Order: sequence, then C-alpha cells, then structure tokens
Amino acid sequence: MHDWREFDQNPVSHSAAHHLVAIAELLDEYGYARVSDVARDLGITRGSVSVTLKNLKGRGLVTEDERRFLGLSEEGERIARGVMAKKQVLKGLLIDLLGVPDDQADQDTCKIEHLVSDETATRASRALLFLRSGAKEATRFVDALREFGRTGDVEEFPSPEVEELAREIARETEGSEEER
Amino acid sequence: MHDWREFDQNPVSHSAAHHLVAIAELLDEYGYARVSDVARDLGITRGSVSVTLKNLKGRGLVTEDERRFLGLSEEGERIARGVMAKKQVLKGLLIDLLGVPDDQADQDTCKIEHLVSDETATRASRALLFLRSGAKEATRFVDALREFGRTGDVEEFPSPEVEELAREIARETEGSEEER
DNA sequence: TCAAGTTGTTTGGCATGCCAAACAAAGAGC
DNA sequence: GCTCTTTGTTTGGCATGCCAAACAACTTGA
Repeated sequence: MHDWREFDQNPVSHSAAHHLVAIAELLDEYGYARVSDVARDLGITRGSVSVTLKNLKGRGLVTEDERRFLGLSEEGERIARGVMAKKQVLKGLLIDLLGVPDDQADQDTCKIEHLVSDETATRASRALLFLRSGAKEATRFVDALREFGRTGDVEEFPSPEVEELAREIARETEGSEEER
Repeated sequence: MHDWREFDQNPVSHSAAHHLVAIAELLDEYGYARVSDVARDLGITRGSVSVTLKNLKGRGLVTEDERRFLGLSEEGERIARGVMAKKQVLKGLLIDLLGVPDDQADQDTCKIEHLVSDETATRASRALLFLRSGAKEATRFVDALREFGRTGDVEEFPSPEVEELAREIARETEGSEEER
C-alpha cells in the first residue's frame, strides 16, 4: 500500500490555495479584491470563483465586507503567505542551486508550491539563505556543481545513468519499506 | 493571469502515473500484475482500477494478454520509469542535501513526483550525483549547511525570516512578470 | 433618467476519479 | 459435480472544479 492519495489530503486544495494567494496578492497590489478581480487573476469565470469562495467563506478563510470586498481571515492569510513563501523559496533554490531556467522553475514550483511540507520548506529556505549568505562553501559548491553538470548535457529523461541512480537509491531505501 | 492550471496539464494525471508505476513495480517484484494486484497496491477498488486501465489501454500505455495479465507499452514503461526516477532523485536530494527526515521526504516526493519537469529532474539528478561523488566541495557544503541550519530551529512556517526571504525573491523577480 | 456595462449568483453540464453493489466467469476445495 | 472464492466489469452515486448562460442588482455615462 502506497498511501499515495495523501496527494489531495492537504489542508487546502490546489484550487483553494490559488484563490487565497490571488486575494492576498490583489490586496497587496491594489488594496482590494473582489470576485471579478480574483476571476481575472486566475483566468476562470466569476461563477466558478463565486462558488469556490462561498466554500472558503464557510470555512472561515475568506471574509467579505458590506461592499463585497474580499479579505482573508488570520488563518486564510497564514495559508496564503505560506504557499507564496514556499513557491518563492523553492523557485529560488531551483534557480540558484540547480541552475534551472527561470521560467521552467516558475512552472515547476507553481505546480508543487502547495504540496510541499512545512518541514521541507523550512529546510529549503535555510539552504537558500545559506547559498545567498556568500559563504565560501556555498559558492564553491555551486561553481563545482556547474562544472560537474557540464559533462553530460542535454539528455533525455530518464537517461540510463539517472535510472541507475534511481535504482541505487531504491535499493538503499529497501527494507525500511513495506510489502504487500 | 497566472497560467496556474498547467497543474493538471501533464501528459499523465497523478492517478494515471500511479497506476503505471504500480504495474511497473509489480512486474519488477512479482513478475506479473493483474487488476486486483494494482488495486491492492494502490488501496482502491478493483472497479476503479478497471475503469482507469480501460482508459490507459485505450491510450496505448497499458497492455493485457489473453490471461488478463497486465503489461506496459514502451511509452507506458518510459513514463513509469520516469516518474519512479523523479521520485527517487528528488527524495535523495531532500534527504542528502536538505536533511529532510526519510518519511517526510517520501511523503513530499510522492506528491510531486509526476509534476516536476524533466529539465529540473535532470538537474536534480546531476546535483545528487555530485553530492554522492564525494567531491570535497560537496561534503564541505553539506557540513556547512548543517551547521548553518542549527542556528534557528523548530520554527513555524512561514517564519518571519522566511517570509522576508520570500518577499526579497519576489522583488527580484518583479519586472519579468506580467500584470493585469 | 435611462440604456449600457459591470458585478455577483445560480443553474445545468461536463470531466475526473473515487466508492459500493451487483454481476458473470473462472479457479479451488471437498 | 457442486459449492465457495477470486477476479474483472458495469452501473449509479458522490465530490471537486471547471464552463456557459441566464439573472438580478448595482454603477455609469450621455
């Protein structure tokens, strides 16, 4: 058994996360957020946003004042900030550490931002802070990694060597795993 | 506009990816895979697997012989191997580089394995290979990072400093972004 | 003031992906 | 041979989450 369906057992769904983030960003940037603004930002219809936000209001994550301006509860704010921070941290790490092109890093992190645990995100942010601290171990590592990466370029995925690496890791992990 | 719905614009869905991986793993481990085996492995009903596999057979990713034993087409095999390799590589990186506990790394990578681009996965595998090469830049970096991480421990997410870091990155990226 | 646009909601539809239940067909035990 | 279990399929239901279309309730502009 793989417990693989933890996938959608997150505090908020991918959709909900993006609604919250959209509201937070709109508030940051324009000072207000209405259903239409969120819909425009997310590229979906007002109707869809209306329905989703009804749910999020019911769960106490989104507020609405008498003029129909949207806001975030403390919890909603926390979730939105968390997702945004995760995205930025992961993106930064992909770019600064792995050298992933900016737009690819953006696309990748957009998909996984809300799925990564706080634990991992916290550790990722530490690593990114260290990378950016200018410590000599950090800069030397990045330089050496770039040089190392230059050897085998532009390969298919998964390349034979990557598959071999994956199998190796799988073998190591074996034993601490369950069987049917 | 965020183009955030690329989320589910992947060659295979999360569900499909897990079905393919399950078949590949069952074939590796037991030499055969039937609908029931896949269902047991994934922890869902035979009915659900039956329906999903009907689709995957139609798309030419899964095969079935006269005795109802399942197999993978070349393409299905490639996808399954790719997803498995991504999971192992990412998990290895989380553990070896960031020091994420094994079970947490497993849970995180299980959620994101099929969402990460080949580009990022390839670069991640290079980084992991370098880390494991025993190069002095690698070991020194990891040691220094562990030391660095020891400073601020067991914090909430997002901690104020992580939020500040995230804002900083967001500011840097600004300008190469679009507005409404 | 009054037509025209904007806004938010509701509704029915569709797609995905799960379940439970009912079923037929094949295998195993006695 | 005749049960009993295992196996695979089909069906109706449910939940999420999107759309389009129709609607009412506003602003707004001439």
